Amino acid sequence: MSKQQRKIPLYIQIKRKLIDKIKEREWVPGDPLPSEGQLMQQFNVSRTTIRQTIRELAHDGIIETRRGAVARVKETPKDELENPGVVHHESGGEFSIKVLRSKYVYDHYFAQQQLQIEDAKIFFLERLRIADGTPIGFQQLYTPAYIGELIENEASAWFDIFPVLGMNSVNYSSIKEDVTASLVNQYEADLMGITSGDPLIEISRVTLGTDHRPIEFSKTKYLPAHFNYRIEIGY
Amino acid sequence: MSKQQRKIPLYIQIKRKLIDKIKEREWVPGDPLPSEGQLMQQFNVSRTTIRQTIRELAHDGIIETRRGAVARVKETPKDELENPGVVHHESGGEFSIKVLRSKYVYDHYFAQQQLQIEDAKIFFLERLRIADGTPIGFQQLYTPAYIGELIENEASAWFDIFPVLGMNSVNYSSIKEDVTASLVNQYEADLMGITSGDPLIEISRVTLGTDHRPIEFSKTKYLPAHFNYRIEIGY
DNA sequence: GCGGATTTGTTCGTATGTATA
DNA sequence: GTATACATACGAACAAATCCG
Repeated sequence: MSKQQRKIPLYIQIKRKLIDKIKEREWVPGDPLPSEGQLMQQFNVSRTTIRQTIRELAHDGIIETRRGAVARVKETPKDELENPGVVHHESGGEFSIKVLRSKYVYDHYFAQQQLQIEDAKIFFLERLRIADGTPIGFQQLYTPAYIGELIENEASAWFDIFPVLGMNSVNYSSIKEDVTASLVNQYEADLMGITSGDPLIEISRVTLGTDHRPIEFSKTKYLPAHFNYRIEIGY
Repeated sequence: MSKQQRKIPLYIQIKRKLIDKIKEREWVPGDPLPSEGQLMQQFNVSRTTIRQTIRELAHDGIIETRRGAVARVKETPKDELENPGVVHHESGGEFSIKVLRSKYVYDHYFAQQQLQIEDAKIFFLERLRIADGTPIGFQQLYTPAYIGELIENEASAWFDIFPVLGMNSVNYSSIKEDVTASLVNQYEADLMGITSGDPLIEISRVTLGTDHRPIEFSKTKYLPAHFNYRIEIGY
């Protein structure tokens, strides 16, 4: 429209408009998008621009494309399929979450470094993972503030962050996890109701978004008896 | 070039050629790529095609692009690009191996079960993994006898079994690893010269050959301070 | 099941804006 | 400040897969 708005590329503007329609559930998974020709007319742009929009949406895993057929909104993938290769397994029947702390911080140097952002507001979440009433894990999680706003309200409702991110159209391109073992300290032992000195599995994770910038950093400590980490390479 | 290859889109062919140069370390992280104009001439294609190649490489996180500057190979540790998946890392300078036990057994029920062979001779190997003179890990390894014959003579010479298998043309189709934590027992503590009660990372591994039958089962316990387990999904 | 119309995938050429060197 | 190089955007053509009567 105006000269100010022209800073944002057309293909990004159109991409956002299409994502909005999916977010607002005007288009639900499985629905066909308009054809490229229709989109060209609708937004009054060239095929090149529409194709770049479509390519990005497909690359981000938001839509699925096939030659000769109109693009469709992607069916939300199952949790298991999102992590091919690695399977976490927590044992127990009834799982729940207790939120210990949830706040925005400005001065956490280590988290800022992990998230590669400086002097910015960071959302911090500390939770207890509970199975059948017994604590089995202790989690500290950091995200940039804009992600925190998406997840903080229901921080006790979700067990795993990735489905929540997916529902908010925040996709990731890679996950890195470091696994090590440590002894439980007094603070953690009291929280989990165990004896100081027991061993824990400690998992540090950094998740990168589709722009390859960090969107989440977390450290989780599990009781080995209730947790198993399985890696499969090949098939 | 040839007629056969023409099925593959140009931008994919060029992408592969560029990735090859990075894999072969002709271009190392930080190196600039040729400009788009140079690539156009070199491959005799249009700007559109080169741009699609560049866009994909950037989106995949293999190169970094900035407006006005030539693209550069992204700073990424080499292991990760070549073998996305799992990286073990043992810290230390000078590594060595001490063989504790090396023998053929007939009556090890658990190993027979893991290797899915019955009433057959199994090769058993127990080794200490040493870094700078200090034990950092304790490994028990089982293979079918025919594999044992290939590896037993030099059991103190190799640190990792897979290169040895590869040199003997024994290939694998998959690896499964379970990671957990445990407390060191008295036997292990004495072997590694540590205090009973320290935590260990425990990795159980089953390797399947190209015929999908097990060729190796092992259990290794590491001192967390000297070991790190890294899993990467995506790239 | 066949065949034409539609739609996406690839590639060319060209032009302009904007950030870097 | 100028030349270079990348980012965006237009138009056009053909190939390949799909869709529909």
